[in-house]
Amino acid sequence: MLDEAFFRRDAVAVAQDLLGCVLLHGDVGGIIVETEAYRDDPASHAVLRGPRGRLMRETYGRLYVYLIYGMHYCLNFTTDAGGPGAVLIRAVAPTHGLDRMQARVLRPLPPHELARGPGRLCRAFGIGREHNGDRVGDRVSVLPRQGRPAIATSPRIGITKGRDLLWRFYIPDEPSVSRFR
DNA sequence: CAAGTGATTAGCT
DNA sequence: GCTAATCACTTGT
Repeated sequence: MLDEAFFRRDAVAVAQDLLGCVLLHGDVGGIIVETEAYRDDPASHAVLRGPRGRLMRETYGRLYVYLIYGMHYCLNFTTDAGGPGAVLIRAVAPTHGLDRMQARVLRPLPPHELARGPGRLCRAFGIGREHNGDRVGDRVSVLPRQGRPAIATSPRIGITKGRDLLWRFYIPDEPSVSRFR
């Protein structure tokens, strides 16, 4: 299982190294296929003065879970390389507990869509605000990958500032990767 | 393409 | 204290 030392690095490196790892929560799990890095950049929540920004600035190896647009949760892991950092988990290819995921999502979905996109991922995995601040490994854990997957790069999705940075990473030709807009 | 949804935050008073 | 703006998304038309 990945420990805190793994996350005590730059968010961009962690984002790339999480691809191919297995995300686990209880009896559901899958392979991480899409991530985004955030650190001290215009789109980062590190600038927020409240508890959300503080988690990014002052911790590593913790879950940062927040509600977005009033209805979706997003899962991040905090990182640290001497500055603020977090990695958004955008998509997972389900491997375990698919029936459990089906039961949690709003409507029937093909397996590769169950955890495609950050909001759906949290819903399928049963991750919400109660997990915010958890240490990785408490309830949600990550298993190391075997081998090194191919990695593709793009701008991050859904942001208005910081579009020049190529900090989205994904495994090419993976059907569980969200559609590029 | 537009609506839906509510917590968080900054910027006032 | 209060208010308004913002928001790392998904779904259905």
